[in-house]
Amino acid sequence: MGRPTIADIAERVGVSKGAVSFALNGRPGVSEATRARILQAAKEMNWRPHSAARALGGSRAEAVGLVIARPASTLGVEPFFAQLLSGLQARLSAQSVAMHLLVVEDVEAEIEVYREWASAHRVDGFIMVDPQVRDPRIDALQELEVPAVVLGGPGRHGSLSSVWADDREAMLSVVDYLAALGHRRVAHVAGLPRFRHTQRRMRALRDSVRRLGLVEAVSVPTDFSDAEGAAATRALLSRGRRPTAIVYDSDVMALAGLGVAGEMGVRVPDELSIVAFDDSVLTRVTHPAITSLSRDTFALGGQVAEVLLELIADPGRPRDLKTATPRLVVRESTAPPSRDA
Amino acid sequence: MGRPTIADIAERVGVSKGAVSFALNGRPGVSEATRARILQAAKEMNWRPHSAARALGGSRAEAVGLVIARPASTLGVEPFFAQLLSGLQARLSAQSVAMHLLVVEDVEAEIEVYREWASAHRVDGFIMVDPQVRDPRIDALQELEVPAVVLGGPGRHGSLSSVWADDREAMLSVVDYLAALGHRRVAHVAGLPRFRHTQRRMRALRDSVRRLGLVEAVSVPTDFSDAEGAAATRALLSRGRRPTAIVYDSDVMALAGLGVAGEMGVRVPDELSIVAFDDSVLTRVTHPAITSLSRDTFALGGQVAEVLLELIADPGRPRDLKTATPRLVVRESTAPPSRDA
DNA sequence: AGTTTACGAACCGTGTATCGG
DNA sequence: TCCGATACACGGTTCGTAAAC
Repeated sequence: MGRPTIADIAERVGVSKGAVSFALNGRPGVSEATRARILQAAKEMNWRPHSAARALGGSRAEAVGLVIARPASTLGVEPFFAQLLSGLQARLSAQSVAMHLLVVEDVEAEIEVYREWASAHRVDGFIMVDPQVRDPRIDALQELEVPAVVLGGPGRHGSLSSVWADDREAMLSVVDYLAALGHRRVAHVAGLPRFRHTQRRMRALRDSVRRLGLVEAVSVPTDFSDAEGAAATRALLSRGRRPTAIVYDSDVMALAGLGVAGEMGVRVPDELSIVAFDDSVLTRVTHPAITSLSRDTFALGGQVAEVLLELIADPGRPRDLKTATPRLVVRESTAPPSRDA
Repeated sequence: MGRPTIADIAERVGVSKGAVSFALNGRPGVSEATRARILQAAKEMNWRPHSAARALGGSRAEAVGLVIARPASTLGVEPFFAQLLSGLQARLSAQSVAMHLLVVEDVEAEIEVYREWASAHRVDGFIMVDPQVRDPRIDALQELEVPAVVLGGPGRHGSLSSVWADDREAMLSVVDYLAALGHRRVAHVAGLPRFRHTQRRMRALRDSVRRLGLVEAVSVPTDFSDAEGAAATRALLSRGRRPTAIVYDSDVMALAGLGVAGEMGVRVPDELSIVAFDDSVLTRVTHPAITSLSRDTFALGGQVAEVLLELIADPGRPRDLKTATPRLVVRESTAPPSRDA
């Protein structure tokens, strides 16, 4: 005989399937004596629930879905994702909730996966990352009426829940710091312009120009790769009048930029200050170590998981959790601009 | 009405459920005309298969399971895991096979999850990592008669399949290189002794002593954390007669060791050579850059996925795939020992 | 008479074997 | 011989109902 079913237990104990189901789920409807006999038999027979059968009946799948529309190869490079995954796992596994993970080509494929997993009740909810301008995933998830948490904000995610950090505030703190050091020509090697958080950072920089009396404040969009980060840096440093400080939208790009500065004989921080959004071990082990906006990504993952689990347990009003604004950790890559720059 | 089922399609087209099932699965038993009408209706009604219902019938779950018995917090720190996950995803998502991921406390909990997922047919197969000495998971997976690939070898995994690299050969290449440089006192900051690959590396070092005429070759076990890596380094460098070279079982520990050497005023590579097992961006950005055993972990993940998918499609004899032996990439952290050392 | 206890059957959505036209 | 209908399996939950206390 294969794996035992509740029918097998029912037969052995001499009761009906229904009684076994009630007993195993701790629900009223059976006497304590019968319940004990059923539980005993289930234990002896090594019975385990069949989640597919349960899902068919409409109960919890005990899993959440994370679908990512990025090249799989970048996942291993960006410390951010690994940290986020760890944090999610730490919280989810505490309740034995698994994670259904899939990497897809683009946002349309991502939506299709949402539809499939939701209609098959494969997961109880979704985590959506990298919210974009006019993101079609928002509407899709709302239509599906499935619990979902968007990582990013504020706002613009309809009735979905969200967990977010204040990117604008973070960028302002960087620019304020650089201006206070005396920098007037600040460049920004940004990420993908279709991402909302990229837009927010670009706007924050632009908005600072007048307030801080900056002479120049240009944002160069990239695809987040170290290659484009290096290329953008090379272009910026080849200009007639160089920026005296560059802000990078990721630690990986900042690292690439630091390498380019070295190649071109531009001394950091004497001739060029470098700041990275997103902190990780990468920024700490370089020479000079890179001044970074630091946040606890592991904790962020935990918060996202927490909100999603709450939402699944009680799908009332949507949640909106603002997490701590990344704070600037000053290391060795920033200094006042040199006199002749 | 909620999501459409094959019964709804059957009603609309005016055929039986069975006919719809055959048509949607491209199986003989319906005329081409009927099939076309059914497919058309399914498309119009936006029908999607219900994986739970299928799983109940015993067909594919279109997912594989990865259960990891490590603290969740280490996943984000070890570049190895992120790279491996990326590689797995790259291969799996090409066939729209999802991954069921869960982090657990210990190996016993891991086995329990295997039992649950297998009996509920939640996944079609498993990937098992970190094989240990007398690993109870091997027996458990064999009993379950479910496709499974062990990452690590050679041998000792019964009827399960495996994908592995030659750890012994790799360690020998490191020791040979150090000996050729003139080192005679070599230390090894190892990982968890219960891991088979740790054991293999320790043995390989021990076996080299006579052959290469080493004066000293000690392995210090750790838990793979940067803290214990640092502590082990501190202990080794505090001895009367220091080792002139240290081999670390991970890049994270090598980094920690490099930091300790700096603190203690031990110059690398003049007074101490450092080599890391496992290469990543970490080893390239330090000063000095760390000589490492490099392998393509992303590709490794792809190979593991490939073998598992094959095994699921055709569960015949177990596979055993030896991957390329990690090759030594010499950077700036190794040099001949100084005269007075 | 009211409450506790348990039975039997229907149901969830899909796949497949049997059988009839 | 082909096409399609009917019926049941898969494992667990739920509901109406009836019997026992």
